[in-house]
Amino acid sequence: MNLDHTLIALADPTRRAILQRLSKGEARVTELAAPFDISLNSVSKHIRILERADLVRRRVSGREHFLTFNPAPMESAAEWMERHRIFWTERLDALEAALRAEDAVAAAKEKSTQSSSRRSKK
Amino acid sequence: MNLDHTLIALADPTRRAILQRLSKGEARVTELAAPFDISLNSVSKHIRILERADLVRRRVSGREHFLTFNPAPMESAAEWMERHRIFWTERLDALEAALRAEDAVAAAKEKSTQSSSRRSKK
DNA sequence: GCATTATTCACCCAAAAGGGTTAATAATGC
DNA sequence: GCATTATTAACCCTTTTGGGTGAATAATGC
Repeated sequence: MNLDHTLIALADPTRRAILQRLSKGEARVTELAAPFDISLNSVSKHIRILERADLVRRRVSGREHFLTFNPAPMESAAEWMERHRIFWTERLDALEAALRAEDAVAAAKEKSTQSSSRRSKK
Repeated sequence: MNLDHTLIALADPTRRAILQRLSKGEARVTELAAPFDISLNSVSKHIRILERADLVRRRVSGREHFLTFNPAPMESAAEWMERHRIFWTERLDALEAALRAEDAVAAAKEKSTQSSSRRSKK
């Protein structure tokens, strides 16, 4: 799985609409292009980007190319995103807590020494 | 929240590395650029794309610009992705089940009439 | 004031994305 | 065979992205 390819493929409304259509079942290129006001060629290019991300698979039968939706890369991407969101947020929270602890120490010192060294919010 | 902006911002290894760095605490542009072998200007542009997605916030203090990581858009994007993955996969599963049910009916008919109309796998 | 430092702004450039049109190919129906 | 249809391939064009350089701005330290 290539995260770059998956996210790039999903970061376009036309391509998301194509995936939505494919979630209702396989379709040919012509059928996918019908609801959009863009050329078949353009749709074909979008499909190639979706194929590069393995979000769409192609089954050729005679002159017809049937496209199907493959949810696996979305699962990987969603998992990556949630995992990193949690990890990064926790690191931020830990940092925040550490700073608050420092402040508490500083406040205690200030109380005992009457100095004014506490960090200001500015 | 703009899903396009969030996904585009996250679909680049340099920008993900910048976010990873920021999850360890706020940093200035120069500090963010240091580990990368690209110009300050280039880093500044990546930061703008991250800001457009609201994944990064800027706090200006004198001549220094401090950047901080904002996890909220990642949460929205992860939620969108997981929700749609589940919805789309369920639709595919329902379709699959419907086709299987059709097959079962066809098989039953075949058994009673000895015709050969069952869908073939090809 | 004046030099230094941090950052952006204004350009230039190459590659990719997203759109188009027009051929070429490949399978179907006769 | 021959016309039709589905799809891709081969181009062109414009915009965006991701990189660069060099000048301009803005704050700091003296």
